[in-house]
Amino acid sequence: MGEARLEGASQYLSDEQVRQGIEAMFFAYRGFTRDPDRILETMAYGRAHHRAIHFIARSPSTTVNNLLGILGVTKQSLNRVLRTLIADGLVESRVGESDKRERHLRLTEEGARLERQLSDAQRARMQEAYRAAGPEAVAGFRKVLEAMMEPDLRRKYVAIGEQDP
Amino acid sequence: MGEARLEGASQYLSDEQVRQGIEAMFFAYRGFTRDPDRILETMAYGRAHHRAIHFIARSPSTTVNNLLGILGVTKQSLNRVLRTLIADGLVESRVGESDKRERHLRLTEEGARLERQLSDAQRARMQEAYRAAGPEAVAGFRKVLEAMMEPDLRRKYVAIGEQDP
DNA sequence: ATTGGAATGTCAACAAAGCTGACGTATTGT
DNA sequence: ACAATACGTCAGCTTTGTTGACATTCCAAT
Repeated sequence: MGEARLEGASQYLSDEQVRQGIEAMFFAYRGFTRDPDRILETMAYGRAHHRAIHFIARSPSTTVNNLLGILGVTKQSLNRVLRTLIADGLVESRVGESDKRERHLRLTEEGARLERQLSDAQRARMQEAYRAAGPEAVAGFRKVLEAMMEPDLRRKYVAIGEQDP
Repeated sequence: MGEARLEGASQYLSDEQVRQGIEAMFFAYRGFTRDPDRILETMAYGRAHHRAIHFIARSPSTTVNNLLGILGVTKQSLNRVLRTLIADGLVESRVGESDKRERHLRLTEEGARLERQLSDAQRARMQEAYRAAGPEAVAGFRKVLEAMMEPDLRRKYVAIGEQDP
């Protein structure tokens, strides 16, 4: 002990605690992506395809530009993914009605089938972790994660959660 | 048991709740890596270097094989990273004493300096999130993350946390 | 009506970081 | 003596990210 710069830090802010949190994030993220990754690697898809599929499912009729803001990649990178998904008939791209420059994206039936398969796998692990940790832990989990986001992404996160229910 | 998932599914296990948890993980992980990423991109290093540096700092004198198990990558992939770190004088590799096949890794002073810079940045965000969410939330956060890990990684995670204090 | 800028798409080239497979060397354990 | 282990390395491939340049289409403002 005796770390001068941590003087005001109560116990839960100790260096060691924070370090363990960092490592927990690292290890947990691996578990988090593992099940969908395993499904995807049997096809010609990767995690980038999963992310696109997830957020198209979540916000049907979203535009490419909106998706770019959520995923935080370049349009070239997203376009490569979308191109294969469209070519394979999993995603449909429609020209916007009010603004015809925009492309509105939605899953086809086949795309929705894959989305369900992926999210079922990911949800199962999430639910098991939630069950094991208990409801209060889950509330805390969400609270810390939300505080960890960049402000602009936090806004998007909240907006997505509020839209369709 | 008789409590099928419909029965046992109290509010916090609802589909929507779980989906929001998935998205929270995705957005939060971006925040989690952002600060170190920004530091690293000014040098010729990436996230893979950061991970190696982190766990070498955390478990000084760890072997290559041990590091492989923690990071979950191939030795070729890790070797590429270690080679540059050793060449740049950030990491030191010593032949093992009892078993001379092993290489024991530790940070040089310069490596430790970079490690501190990176972890200070990452810790600052973590601490801020912890402070904003409160101690009970932090406990729940850790609990859920731990439950989300693969069992073998959870064992390693626990072992790392127990070693040096 | 023309023009400037925004949204989208595409081509090309490149980098980081993962992977497999094969091979070599030193060391250790049986 | 021989098999297994730990490590390093070469070669080649994949995914997913990056810039930069350029065309198209369309909206909106002059």
